[in-house]
Amino acid sequence: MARAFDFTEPADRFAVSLLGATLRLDGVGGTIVETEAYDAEDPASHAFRGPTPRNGVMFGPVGHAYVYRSYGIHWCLNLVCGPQPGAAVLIRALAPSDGLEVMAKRRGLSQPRLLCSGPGRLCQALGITAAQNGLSVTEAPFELIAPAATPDEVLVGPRIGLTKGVETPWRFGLRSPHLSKPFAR
DNA sequence: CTTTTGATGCCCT
DNA sequence: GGGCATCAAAAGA
Repeated sequence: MARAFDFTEPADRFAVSLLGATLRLDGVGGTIVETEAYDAEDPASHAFRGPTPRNGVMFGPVGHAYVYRSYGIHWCLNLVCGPQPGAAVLIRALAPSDGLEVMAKRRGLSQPRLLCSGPGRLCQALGITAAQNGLSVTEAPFELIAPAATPDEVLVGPRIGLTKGVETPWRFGLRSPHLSKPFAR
């Protein structure tokens, strides 16, 4: 029996603890293979400038989902965490395992490798929209299951697609074909 | 293989 | 009005 997550851990450590965990929405999902950490001190974070209507969930209870729209067309899923308000972990990629057909249909693609390898992709595959914003990730329709064992290899690197705080190496991943982008090492 | 580009919505200044 | 934690197709070399 996997022990519960400690959502009050700092974002970077929480991001690592999520690797290998299973995430599902309505029974559709897979294993988390890539995450990125953000906190209120981080110029790249939505929380950096304080609470707003858009990012309010990040300052709310820990263990809830913060969903926002990116580039007008994609959704991104974050899990609120940290000892202080304003921290969250962006889920960047899953290794899809449950509900493959549903995901393929929703994505309109057949390449399994592309089903969930990216923040916008996995949200489309799982059907995550603003309707899930603020929901607890540990209650239905979400399922969050801790990894059976600690991953033996954790990859670390700079975060992707940011214009600020690029030098902070807060991207974490497992060695997997489902990463949104390979790690340098 | 690499680079380019369009689609699109919302928050912040 | 600018800028953005994106994606995937298309075009060039």
